[in-house]
Amino acid sequence: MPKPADAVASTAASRTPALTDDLSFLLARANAISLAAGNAALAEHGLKARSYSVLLLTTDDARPSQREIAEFLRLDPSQVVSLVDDLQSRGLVERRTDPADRRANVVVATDAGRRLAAAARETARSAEEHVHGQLTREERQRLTELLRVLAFPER
Amino acid sequence: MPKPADAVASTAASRTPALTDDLSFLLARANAISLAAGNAALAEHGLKARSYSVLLLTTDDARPSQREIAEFLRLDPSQVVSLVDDLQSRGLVERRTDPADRRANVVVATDAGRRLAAAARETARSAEEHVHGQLTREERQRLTELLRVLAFPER
DNA sequence: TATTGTTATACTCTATAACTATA
DNA sequence: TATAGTTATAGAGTATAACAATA
Repeated sequence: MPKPADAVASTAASRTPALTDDLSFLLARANAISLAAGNAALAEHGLKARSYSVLLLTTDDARPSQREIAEFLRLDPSQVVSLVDDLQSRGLVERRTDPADRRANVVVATDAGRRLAAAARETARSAEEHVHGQLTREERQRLTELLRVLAFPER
Repeated sequence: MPKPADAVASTAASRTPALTDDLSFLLARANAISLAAGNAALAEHGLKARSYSVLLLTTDDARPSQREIAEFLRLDPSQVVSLVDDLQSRGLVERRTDPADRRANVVVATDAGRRLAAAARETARSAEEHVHGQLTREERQRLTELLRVLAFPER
């Protein structure tokens, strides 16, 4: 007859590596929590994590094309089409054909887009503060550095 | 007239914190890469990250119910239904009504399920090795600890 | 020929509500 | 009344292929 205490001990100690030790699983679960919190917070601006990211990129001096946005966010170019469609219909961004390559659309934020991006960034920041608040500033910094290696691997 | 060199310098240095410094964004991008690699690797066993995670949990001594699986994987209970349906139809897991609470289904792996889980775990391990290979063993260990805090926050 | 953006389509995933059986 | 599992459904996200304009 199995003893409950032993069963618990074996699950806690002598087991083969479980999901709670699995980097990929922890990445998935942490991301799910972070994404849900971000989407909930950004909703007040009519944004989600995706559209927020696109909007933020369009406020950048780098002036990315749709293709560059797709690569950076790991989205299919066709998904960027509808994200930019939405932001453009709300007057937040504009498409400008790149004079240097007239196939490409450079996407730039309008003044209204920049204002919304700034407000949304504050919202996102305080939502992150809440989600990541269990970590010290140093731990967050370290985590950011480690994740950057995984997110942007050297070729 | 803007000088290109200055523009590049400003994007690299004096800019407001961009997405590459954003923990939530890095989490999302790293997870997307890890998930894509995991799904590709597990395909040879007819599994994806989701079904693999469910199968692995059913090999655990803890004998989780569908509701517990849903909570642990942050899935809706209805999603667990179809994941378990699939695994069960392939003879990899069984549903047993919990004698202590006859509403609940305890999901347990069959022998075939255990064998597949073991093989899939090896596949997953080597896929992870490839994805996370840019980090040293110590860095991976540190990253795992930090992510665990975000993935399982104290209440 | 190859690439950028676009459209269309199918598929998966996610979220929600309602139902049943048990508690 | 509340909970576990199930079913159904609608919406969001993902993946693919084909096309026009441009390189």
